[in-house]
Amino acid sequence: MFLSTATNTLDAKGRLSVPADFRAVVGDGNFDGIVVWPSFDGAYLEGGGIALLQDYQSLLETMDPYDEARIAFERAIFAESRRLSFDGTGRVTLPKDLAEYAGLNGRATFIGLGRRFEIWSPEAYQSHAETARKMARENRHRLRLQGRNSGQVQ
Amino acid sequence: MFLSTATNTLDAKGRLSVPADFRAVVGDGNFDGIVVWPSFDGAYLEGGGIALLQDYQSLLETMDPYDEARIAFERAIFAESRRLSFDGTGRVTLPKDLAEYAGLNGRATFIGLGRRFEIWSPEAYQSHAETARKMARENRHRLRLQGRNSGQVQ
DNA sequence: CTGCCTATCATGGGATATTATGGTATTCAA
DNA sequence: TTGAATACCATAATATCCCATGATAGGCAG
Repeated sequence: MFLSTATNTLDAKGRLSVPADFRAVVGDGNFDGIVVWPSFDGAYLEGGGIALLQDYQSLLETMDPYDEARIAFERAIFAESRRLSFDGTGRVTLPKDLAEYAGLNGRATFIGLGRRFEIWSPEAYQSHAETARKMARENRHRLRLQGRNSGQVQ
Repeated sequence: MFLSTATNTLDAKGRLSVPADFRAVVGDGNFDGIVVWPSFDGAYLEGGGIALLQDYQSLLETMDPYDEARIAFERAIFAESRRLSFDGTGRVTLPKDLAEYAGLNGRATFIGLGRRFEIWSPEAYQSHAETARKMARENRHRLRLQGRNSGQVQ
């Protein structure tokens, strides 16, 4: 499970250390690395272990093969995503176009979101986080845990 | 799993480098190369490892032998597909008729789509990808992973 | 509780291997 | 013999590996 936030440096060669606790999550025995793609929702990257993409794949396979949305998803996700393998010290080299897409400039912050994570430019994330907090505050009544002992927030 | 997008040059002899990470996927020990056929859905090529065609074959074998769709698929895929083997440096030579079919002119972009891939003329793909991206964004609510920790894209 | 030791982590630099691509030679068949 | 297809070689750019360093955190002993 990807948790917490960390910002690391993106060096001149495009190398970026993946936080150690993220690395512990992704091993599938076969491929030692992460998969990253540009979010189709904003100027940041999304990523996860290879298992995440396999989940998406099996999800897509339940859709009609000629469903236009399915084809669009295949193109938007598989075509855009890159397999980035760790070097000996747990770094990946982030392709230049992805770094540009997210506006990364020397630094990148990883945001753990459970099953997947996001990579933002620190500044962009800063302002984004503020509006997210605001929205969370405004919607806090919707955050009630289901089931027994609903220890809802506030 | 075929991932990401790469555009390589198609030289005067019809030689085309297959992206290295695509090559890593297709090995079946026996035949070292890819299988390519013209898509019956547009002016581009589809392809995959030999294993993909075997999957299609077993899928078709579950259909009625006289099912018109089965016959059509057999004609459209098996009859039209070519086995292209790698040379020493990982290129295939793309038959001229296939290059023409896809409107390839000096450059060709490989698009990884999980179990298979496509080969497009870069310009043609450009505009096509934009609409796919737009559609994916509009339908993103349908892409929700089931089960605990649903790491949906949003 | 405090200071030291050690393991792990993030990061930098240089050496090495791969990749994509162009060109040349060789084979094979017409 | 000639053309086309195939195999072979060369090279520049790039990605990968490998080692070294400083920082940090945790464990252990006094």
